[in-house]
Amino acid sequence: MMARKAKGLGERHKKILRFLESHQNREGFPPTIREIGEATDISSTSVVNYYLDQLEKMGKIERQRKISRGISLTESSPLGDMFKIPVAGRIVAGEPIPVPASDFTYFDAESSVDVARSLLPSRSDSEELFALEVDGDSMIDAMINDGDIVVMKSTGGEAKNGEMVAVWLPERDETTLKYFYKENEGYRLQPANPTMEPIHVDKDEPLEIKGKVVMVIRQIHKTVI
Amino acid sequence: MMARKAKGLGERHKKILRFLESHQNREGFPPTIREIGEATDISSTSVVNYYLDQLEKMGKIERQRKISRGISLTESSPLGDMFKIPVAGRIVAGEPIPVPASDFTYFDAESSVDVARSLLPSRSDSEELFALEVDGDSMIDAMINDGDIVVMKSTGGEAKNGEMVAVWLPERDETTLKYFYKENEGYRLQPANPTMEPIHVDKDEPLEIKGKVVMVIRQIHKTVI
DNA sequence: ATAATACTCGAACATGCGTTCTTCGTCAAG
DNA sequence: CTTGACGAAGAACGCATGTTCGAGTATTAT
Repeated sequence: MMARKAKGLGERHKKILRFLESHQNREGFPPTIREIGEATDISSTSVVNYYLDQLEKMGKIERQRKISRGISLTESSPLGDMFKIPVAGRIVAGEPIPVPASDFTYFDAESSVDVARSLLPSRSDSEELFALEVDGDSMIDAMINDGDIVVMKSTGGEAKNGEMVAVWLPERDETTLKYFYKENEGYRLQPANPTMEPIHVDKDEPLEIKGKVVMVIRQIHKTVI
Repeated sequence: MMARKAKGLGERHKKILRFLESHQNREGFPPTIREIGEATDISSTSVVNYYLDQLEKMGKIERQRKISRGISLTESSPLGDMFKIPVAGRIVAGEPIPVPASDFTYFDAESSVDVARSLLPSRSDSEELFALEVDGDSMIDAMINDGDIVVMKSTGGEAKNGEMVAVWLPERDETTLKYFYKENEGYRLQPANPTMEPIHVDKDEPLEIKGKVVMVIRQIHKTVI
């Protein structure tokens, strides 16, 4: 007989993991079994305990028995005040932007970057954050280099004036990072570098806003020039 | 009558803070009052409680009363695998570079940035790291913007070829961030932006290398253009 | 159908852990 | 000397929280 759900993580497992993470971020310490139950609509502490045991066997969490709140996330652990932000892919001038399938915060073996919560906008939720590695020099007008890591927050296709956004222009086959302004006849996409000219996009031209840029990280190694 | 110890943090306060941090790092959750007492050679829970109350009043920690292990470090906490890097000041094109007086304990009220250890060079020691906030557009040739945060590692005035360094040129009253190359007749300081020309510095001209740039962080807010 | 397994519940139990109270010693000011 | 603030201890108290158990309901295999 096979397990009914051969899959590793059921809905409740995920829900619990999500809650563990958010509670740790919000409060600075892990929740109790009862708090987990309340947050995940499980009415019995023994059921929560049941799932925690499974998660521990799967290696997702570590438990210190007999200890209050003795639960800690392992690998995918945004310990303390850190976000582990998945790097969804590379961003290239001539190609569409890779965006992570929503709600894949967990168990993706892909690479990620750790960013302190204190550096991100206060209301950030790890669900909506992802990162892209810049490929090529084409973003140089946004003061962004080859190899830089751009941290983005998905906004559901919306953007407010003055925000730096990642835009995909299907008709031009162009990806770009610009400050966004809505104007009478369409949109103005303004480069960060003041000496460069803005792009004007007509009202009718399709324009996909893939996210709002919240941070750029550049790690500097040696270079050969 | 003055308080016997007008200073904010006594030895026990520091010891407790240190333990809070290490326990969080080691176990993934905060310790109990009794555990704190044991680790800091305080034999009574009420005494620990006494100090925790003080630390809370000082804003060093947050407590959730009545909650087991409801203690979390606030700002001054390199929680998890994070470095808390002091921001030594601002870096301006026409002024010398502020370098932190060596030996900070981390309980000083100055501003700092949190950076994940995973993003920094592996052999980094928190002692030799500091950060500067860029003032003005003068570093634009290094792809560095006004407001960016530059994380530096002090190298004792040395630099290897190909490293990006912060340099102070006393004779020109100039601070700049460039890739460093030693050449026959002196030094070549190469801008990160390939379209810009390098600076050549003669062997005899004084040149102070204040540190090696290991990372640049740009937080993006809205901008008015 | 029967048995076996996975999942769920609620409640009792035991203890972990924060709180509070009393007591005591030290030091500086009046 | 007395007073009062500060630092320290230890014990008792009681709620918070992990554990365990008995029982019930699906779902699947035999």
